[in-house]
Amino acid sequence: MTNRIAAPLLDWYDRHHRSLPWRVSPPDRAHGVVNDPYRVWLSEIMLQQTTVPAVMAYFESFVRQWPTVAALAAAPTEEVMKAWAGLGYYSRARNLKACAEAIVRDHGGRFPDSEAGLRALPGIGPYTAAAIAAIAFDRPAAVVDGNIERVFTRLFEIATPLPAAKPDIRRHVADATPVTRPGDFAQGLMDLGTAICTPRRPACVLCPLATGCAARKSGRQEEFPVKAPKKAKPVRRGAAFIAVDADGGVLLVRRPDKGMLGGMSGVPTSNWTVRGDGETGVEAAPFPAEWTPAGTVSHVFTHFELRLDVFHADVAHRGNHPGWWSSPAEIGGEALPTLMKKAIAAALPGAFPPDRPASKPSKDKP
DNA sequence: TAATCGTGGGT
DNA sequence: TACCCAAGATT
Repeated sequence: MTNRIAAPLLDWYDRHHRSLPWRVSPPDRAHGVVNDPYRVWLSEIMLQQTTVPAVMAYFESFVRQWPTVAALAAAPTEEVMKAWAGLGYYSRARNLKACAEAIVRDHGGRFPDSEAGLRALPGIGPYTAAAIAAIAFDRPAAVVDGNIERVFTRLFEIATPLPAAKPDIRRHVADATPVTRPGDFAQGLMDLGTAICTPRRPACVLCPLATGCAARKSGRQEEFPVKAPKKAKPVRRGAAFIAVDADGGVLLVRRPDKGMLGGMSGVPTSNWTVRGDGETGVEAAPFPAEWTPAGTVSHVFTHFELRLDVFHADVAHRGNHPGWWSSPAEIGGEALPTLMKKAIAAALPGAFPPDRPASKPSKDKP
């Protein structure tokens, strides 16, 4: 029997679920449509700390290029990094490729159907293992993401700050998870967290769980979840070097797998240090040239803010440097993180033409 | 446990 | 503007 959380939640989900490219909606499943573990896995990796609108185009692009896990496993890593460029948290892309290879190599091309089996794969942690087990394999796993943490800390007025409250939250979620439709239960909670039980100004009057919600009862719903205080972001500085050859090609290098923007492409840069005491300048250039200042690019990462001084130089002859020269026709398809595109655009406006859908509404003021 | 690891959108 | 936030994993 389903409890007093799952029953109203599933009823709400049947009526208000979102339609998403990686999701088999309740009516479709009633007609026998089955979840593809590959699509569930791919979407879950992309959705880690990333919004649904940001994921949409990337998901479509990936499944078009690589329709199966075997196809992804066989793909050149460089192509995967190019396809991931701009989505952020690039270790996800490296682990995605490693996971696909492991599934082909160690699991006969089939995803493990248990939480423990999934958890052992690269890039799959507690949340993702539970989500895939529940959504793709109908296992009653306790799925706990940021949405569900918010919903449950409110339902039970869990006042312990995150992340210390996680074990307590997980117990409550495990208790509430139904044996039937565990995947819809998890997805329903996430839809609820997105549409109703929002971080600010939750729409409690529309919530199917309102009558059983402790925080709603006391009017303190916006006080949950309690979170540990955040640390201040230090400012780091560095220099970036845009070398342009006679054909307009830009010198790019591949960044090491470890560290910021690992495994991605970029222009040569200095180290990014907390203090730019006049040392992080032209002396870090990849080779001697007439390096001309081309402005400063500011970029905010998760735990620091970066100010990159951009230098530009036109070179008559390609020297023997590490890296490669990317032509104007090629550079749009390179595995360049947003920061690197900003730096290049500072020296070469127009290097990345914005594709402008004619129907896109303008945010410009009249 | 705490730090590391991107980006874009909302308020 | 300056935060806050998003279907977290790894070390």
